[in-house]
Amino acid sequence: MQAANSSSDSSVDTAIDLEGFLPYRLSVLSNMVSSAIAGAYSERFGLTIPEWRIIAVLGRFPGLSAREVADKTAMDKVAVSRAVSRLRGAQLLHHATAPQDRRRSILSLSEKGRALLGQVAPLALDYEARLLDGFSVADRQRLAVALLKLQERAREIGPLQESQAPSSVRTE
Amino acid sequence: MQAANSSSDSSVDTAIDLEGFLPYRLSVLSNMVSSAIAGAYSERFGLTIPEWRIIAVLGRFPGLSAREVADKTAMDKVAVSRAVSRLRGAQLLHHATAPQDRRRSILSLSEKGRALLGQVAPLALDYEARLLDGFSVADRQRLAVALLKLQERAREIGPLQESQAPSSVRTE
DNA sequence: AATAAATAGTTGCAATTGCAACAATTATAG
DNA sequence: CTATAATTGTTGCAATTGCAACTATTTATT
Repeated sequence: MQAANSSSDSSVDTAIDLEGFLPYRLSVLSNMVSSAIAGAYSERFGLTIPEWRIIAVLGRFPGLSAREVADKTAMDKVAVSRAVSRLRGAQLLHHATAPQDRRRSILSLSEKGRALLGQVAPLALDYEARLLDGFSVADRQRLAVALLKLQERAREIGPLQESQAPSSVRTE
Repeated sequence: MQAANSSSDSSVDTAIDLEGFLPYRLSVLSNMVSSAIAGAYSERFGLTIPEWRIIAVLGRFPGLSAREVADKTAMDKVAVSRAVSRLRGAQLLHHATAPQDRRRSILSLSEKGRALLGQVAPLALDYEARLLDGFSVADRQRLAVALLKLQERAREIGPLQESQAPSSVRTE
């Protein structure tokens, strides 16, 4: 059919086994886990995952600023801002302005927020435990190490270096 | 990191170590990897991740219907429908109606689509290789097994309803 | 001190996504 | 055969998100 087929013979020399492709595996698994958890949280407590994350991190590190929360939770600062605003509206956390730097906020759980955390945390930990059911202690350790290592590698590699794009694409 | 100054909190013995919480680790890692890849694809080829996935799976399994693509890629059928529409617009894939069941579509890469796959696939595989750099063969094997096992567990646990589901949960 | 640069957080707007309703077609029941 | 149910794919609408511009405050430069 095709004349002068420059690089490849038929269709499948470049085929990717999507099922075995690590980024794909991670994405599928993460989406399954996240949506399972998100469903339970929203159904039972009216919480989104960003909201839940903020509650969790403030339960452990009270007094963080929005920026620090964003750093610790790996969330966008806009997402933090909006989730904090909702949580304040629901009176789940307190918000103050740092006296020595009035740009910064000081966030901490309210009594109500701590009570909610007390309900949500066991659920979360139970889900994790069920996920890991069947994993030995050594397996869990290896998994944790591997995930951290991958994260470190991903951080190093970063935005996937841009060479000069061959501009073979539609601009726009 | 630094030691938590947890001594003063009165009622939070339920604090979660977000950093060690598996669903959180998975989400952070998956987001890092996905956005790195998405950035490169969109920059170089004008592809979104859903579009790239469809191309990848059709490269390997030509002739699938939209439904089958959705199943294989773990994407929502709406996302598939829209991505297919864009890809058709860019003439990257062919679309036909199945003769024996005119509801079904028959999707396959166009010549242009195969050429694009030929460019994208090495990039994707290279990124994966760099991610896994430093992992022994045995480590990779263990990681793959662990991720599949987790996915299987997540599928079994499902939408996280009550902890113990009464014997018959199926609503079919 | 005055101006410029940097940082924290918010808001507007556009693009993406998810859910549900829908039309078209095929399968099943009576 | 007809009516009903189920399945495939698309579309409309609302909610979410991401990016950039913006305000307010602090730090750095001259």
